[in-house]
Amino acid sequence: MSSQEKRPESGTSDVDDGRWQAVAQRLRARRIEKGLSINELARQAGVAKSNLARLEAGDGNPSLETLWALSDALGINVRELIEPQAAGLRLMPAQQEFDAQQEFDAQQGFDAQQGFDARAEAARFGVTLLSTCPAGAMRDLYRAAFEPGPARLSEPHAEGTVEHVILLSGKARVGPVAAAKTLGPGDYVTFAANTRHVYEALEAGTTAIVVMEYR
Amino acid sequence: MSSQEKRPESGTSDVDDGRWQAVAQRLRARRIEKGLSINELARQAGVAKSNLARLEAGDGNPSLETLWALSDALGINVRELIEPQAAGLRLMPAQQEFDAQQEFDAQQGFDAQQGFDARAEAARFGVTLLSTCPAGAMRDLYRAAFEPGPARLSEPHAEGTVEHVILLSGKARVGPVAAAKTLGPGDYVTFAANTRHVYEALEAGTTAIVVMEYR
DNA sequence: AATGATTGTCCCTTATATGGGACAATCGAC
DNA sequence: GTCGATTGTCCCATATAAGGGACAATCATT
Repeated sequence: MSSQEKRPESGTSDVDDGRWQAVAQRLRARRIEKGLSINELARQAGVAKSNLARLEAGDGNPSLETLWALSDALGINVRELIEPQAAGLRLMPAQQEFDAQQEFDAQQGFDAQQGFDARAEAARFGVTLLSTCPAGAMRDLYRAAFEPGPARLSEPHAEGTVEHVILLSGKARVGPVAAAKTLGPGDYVTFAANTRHVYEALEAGTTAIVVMEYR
Repeated sequence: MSSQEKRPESGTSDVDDGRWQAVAQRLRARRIEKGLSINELARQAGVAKSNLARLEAGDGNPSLETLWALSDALGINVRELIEPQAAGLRLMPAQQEFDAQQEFDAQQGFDAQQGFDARAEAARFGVTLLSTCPAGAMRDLYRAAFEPGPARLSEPHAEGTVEHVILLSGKARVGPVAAAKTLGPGDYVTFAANTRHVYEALEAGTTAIVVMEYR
């Protein structure tokens, strides 16, 4: 940092701090989820309580070492702290027409580039990061083939279950009943499966890859 | 950090530093990939070159702010710097041997029947379980698009890294250099990524879903 | 070669993140 | 109610990460 604007710090929680503020929030959230007090987490992580308190207050700029110590103690992955994770419904079209995508990203607190920026340098070889695996999550891979007919309704799964769908061929409506998306070949959607959701083939020979994620 | 062992620092690069050392290496690797000099990257990131040099030397403990600045300047995600998975993500790698699949399955703890047909109730709705997630594993989802040309070779990833590839369109040779497989749309391969592997498009418009699994 | 620009490393100084309490507030147990 | 333990916040001293050059080495260019 040059010298003008450097600290994500206290008082004037300004500009780019949004990022850090979010981290601070997640940090506190995770600690509370685990049912730990500041003192306790600090002790387990081998970090000064004062330090932890300050960080959670959104005032600070932790060292990588501190981040590691904390995330280790929390039993989570560092990236869960410093980067927003997938939640809710997310649709990524096969082609780069991510119109509604951005809007959705914003509302979900996604970093707009998160899903896209991973493409490799070689022009010939484009890679897009669809979704990172939350720490502690299990992800099973399925291939599904379904045909047109009555939509297939799924009852809500356990909290924490997330489904990812990449359509291989055909066309289908997939997603929460209230907000299903229409997919074409190559399209990707992901949604929390804790509400009733639907799988409906709109064409014969519809196939898809489904990643079932649960904790 | 309590008081005994705190700094990933200089001299006695001890214990847990493996983690940090790896970060330092990745940091340098990425910078060089981008064709940037220390001075230049430092300038773009708004970080003191001395600081950057020190960090790359493996001596230091960067603040989150510094990490953000650097990763932003590099056009990558922080996660790519601080976590091994990044290594996988980076070049979109992974290919692997398929023939040795069964052997591999065994050694990976896969159940041979795992690929069995777990078709859903409705006849219309066939579901095949491709792979269950090993306990403690992380799985990230990528979509890759690549075009014909020189094959893309990936260096071996960390032990425990496994790649799963489902071809969406086109045709490609994917797998360990010695035993790459030719895939058509819908085909699925998985292989341990701890050996050199290749990704080679055999048709224009080849796309695939890649699941990067690491521990 | 000699010059000029760039490279990466190392030094010193300053800003600041961390550690170690002190503190008031809260909560239970008795 | 009082007392003890625990909560989260705040303050200060110190360790140290980051900034700002100086330096020799390397690489071009003439």
